[in-house]
Amino acid sequence: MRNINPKNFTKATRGTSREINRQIILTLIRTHQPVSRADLSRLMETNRANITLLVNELLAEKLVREGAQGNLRVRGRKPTFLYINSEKGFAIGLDVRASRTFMMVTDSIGKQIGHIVSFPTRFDPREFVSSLGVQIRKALQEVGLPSSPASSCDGIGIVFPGMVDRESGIVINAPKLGWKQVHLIEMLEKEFEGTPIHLENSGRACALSQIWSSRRDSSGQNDSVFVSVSDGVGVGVVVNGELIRGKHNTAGEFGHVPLSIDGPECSCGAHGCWEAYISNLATLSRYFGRNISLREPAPIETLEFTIEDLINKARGGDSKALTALNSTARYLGLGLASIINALDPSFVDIGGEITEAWDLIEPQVREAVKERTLTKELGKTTIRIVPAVEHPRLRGAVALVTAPAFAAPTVA
Amino acid sequence: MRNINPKNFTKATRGTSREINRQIILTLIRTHQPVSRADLSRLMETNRANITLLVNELLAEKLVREGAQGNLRVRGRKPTFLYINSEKGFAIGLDVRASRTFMMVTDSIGKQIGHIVSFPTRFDPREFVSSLGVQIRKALQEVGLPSSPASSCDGIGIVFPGMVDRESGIVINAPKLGWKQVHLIEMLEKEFEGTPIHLENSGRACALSQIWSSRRDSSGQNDSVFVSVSDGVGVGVVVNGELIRGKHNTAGEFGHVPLSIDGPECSCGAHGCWEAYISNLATLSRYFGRNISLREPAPIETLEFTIEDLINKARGGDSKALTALNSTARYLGLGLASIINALDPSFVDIGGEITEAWDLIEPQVREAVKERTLTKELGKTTIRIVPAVEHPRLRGAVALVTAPAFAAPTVA
DNA sequence: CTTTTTTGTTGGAAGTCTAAACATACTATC
DNA sequence: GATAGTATGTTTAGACTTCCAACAAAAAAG
Repeated sequence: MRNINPKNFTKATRGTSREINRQIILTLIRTHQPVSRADLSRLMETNRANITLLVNELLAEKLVREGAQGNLRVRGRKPTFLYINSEKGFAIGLDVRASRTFMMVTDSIGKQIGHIVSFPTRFDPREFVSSLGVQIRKALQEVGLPSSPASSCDGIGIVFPGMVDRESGIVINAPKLGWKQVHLIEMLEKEFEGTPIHLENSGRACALSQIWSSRRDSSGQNDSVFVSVSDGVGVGVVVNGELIRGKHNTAGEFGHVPLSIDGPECSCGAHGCWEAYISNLATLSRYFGRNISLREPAPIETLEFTIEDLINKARGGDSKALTALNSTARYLGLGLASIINALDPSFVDIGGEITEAWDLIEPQVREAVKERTLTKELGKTTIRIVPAVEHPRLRGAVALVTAPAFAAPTVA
Repeated sequence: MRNINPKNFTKATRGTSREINRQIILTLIRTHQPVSRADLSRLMETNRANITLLVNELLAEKLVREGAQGNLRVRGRKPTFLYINSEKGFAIGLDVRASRTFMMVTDSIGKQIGHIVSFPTRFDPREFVSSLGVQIRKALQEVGLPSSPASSCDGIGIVFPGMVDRESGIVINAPKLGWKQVHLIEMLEKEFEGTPIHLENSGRACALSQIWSSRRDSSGQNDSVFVSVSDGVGVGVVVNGELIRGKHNTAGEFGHVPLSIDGPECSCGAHGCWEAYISNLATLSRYFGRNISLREPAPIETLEFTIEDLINKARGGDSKALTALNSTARYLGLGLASIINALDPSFVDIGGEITEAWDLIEPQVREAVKERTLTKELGKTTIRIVPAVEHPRLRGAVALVTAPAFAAPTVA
């Protein structure tokens, strides 16, 4: 039951119906390909005639291509399979992290081309931009694409570790890189003239990657939350199949909802944020038996000893490591319970290095979730792990570029 | 950028455009009446011809009526004003509270008819239902409406103090009334045969009242939060002009997000929930210098001494009362900051008895919000008071009945 | 009274979806 | 191998929309 905003609505025109059905067909081809016109008519419960017309338009625009004929073991004419014409363009995804930057090249529906490469992250904005230029051109050459990205590149999507405003393209604050109010998109647009640049933070980007993933299993439900546990805690909230971004493009900062307002100091300056309990640094600090304070610069041992090392120690039988992980697990679950109580999502996805230890921590997480959720049903909310090998941040970066072509038209 | 759910979408048919424009016109008449066809064509940036056709349909359905002619001080033919035909039917809103139940009768766009009446709330479900029958018939008689509500009543909307599942019509848990798993709608449908009954909790209902309020000022922005502070704390979240309800129809329980996981015990059984810090009972307990524990039955003094009394004491110079209020104010602000960080809404509305003391507590609330929000912009998020005289709960109850006629059609 | 301006209506053009008939291509079977 | 049967994809006519321009109606200004 959505209210129509009387100050900002979209009226229906002659072409509105066509536009809607066109996007539905694109979506169905994307999620069901290979698929025939007849299949589409059944999925949409409409007649084949209309499908033919719309598909012909998509073929003419080269958004869709016809492939081999299907070979069904039934009588009748063989269907001609349709595919998204993903060779039409390509997209570049970048995952900027404090230590290294990861990069992926994909076709126009986000399917990976070549290997994921990484290179050191430059802390100076100017150097950062020029090194990106070098690396992108190198990667394109390797996969045999035109090295001038302006040509057929649909866009560059960048996931940035910190607070960003995607509309203005400004990095508001990225403590790990020491950036404040850097107009990143402006600089990048000069470097890659004509190529659209998109910016997003990690939690929201991860949520995007799940919305737009082509795996069928995840595309059935419309309300979900992605929690990315890493150096910081990023959260992306999906409502009605749409990522919520908020008035200032900063929605999703559940990482700074407190567990205890008098708790340990957080990098944001406040006390007792969820992030201060479950970020990788918090877990490490717990292991080293020091006071957890994310405000101070990271002590030397946490630079050499990573969360992965800690997980390995725990697996090796180090009880101190296991205790540190278990504490994190409990706090993770308590925070998840808050999110579940607040939003009642269909499922929660969790990403980040901590997922490598999921087999060790799952019971504690679930117990804590059950403990603080208000109803039994809420306590049973599906919690899924998104392992690092799926590269949710990179896929989210790519989705910033590839998704708009498939998005529902705004109407009413 | 909304994803189309490939398992659950709505294709566009021949009539889709018409349906969309029809709802837009209804919305515009509702928010701008009196309004002429020519006005509508300008607001929608379309030609008058189309408006005429659609309006004629609405006139034939008696959803809209023509009124007096406008008398503009300009040349040209005078416009015929259009109005929502609000005399077509009527709606009944009920606000059930632990002590008394409040009732309002409205026309079909939610404009109040007659006075708001109240009567004692029966704790036994059967008595509750039959007393509702008596009271509703009495109220209808008084305002001169047909006393058999099945006739032209569009529906009955009920706001219930507790956890409800509006889809199944079950009161899951209402500690204040001692109800658990009561199938309220089933019982009421027997009493009021043929009349649609709607159930909702208080926080979400208040949010509805703001979405569907006909006041123009609030209808400009699409993302907001309503926080209702009373015996409990209810929250309704609006995203894209739509109340989010969640998978199990329980979304919005920010009241049980903790401020400190080791804090005072809450009525939900957990510790340190926001509700345990800011509910009326929490404020009263603080005043009486007792440990705040909402788990135990309310002590005698809080039954005789209400939050309104406390506010009056504070106004009268009682420093203990003022201190109690100030503590509540600070915790209120800290919790609001969490919501603002998490959702970045355009504005936050606050309702409940505590709003009577807004002039006393506003500075502390705003300071606490600024203290824990992540950016300056978030700290400046508009916070508005919805005074008790606006009866947000009752208006929300009514909106459950009246809003669907104006809602945007679901498409794609 | 005539001109100007605004409102509301009408008829047809253009663009949708829809339903039915039709052509095409393949399998199964005699 | 011919024929019947079946599924796919296309064409054509119909119904329903928005869109555009012209037109009638009504009121104020000159």
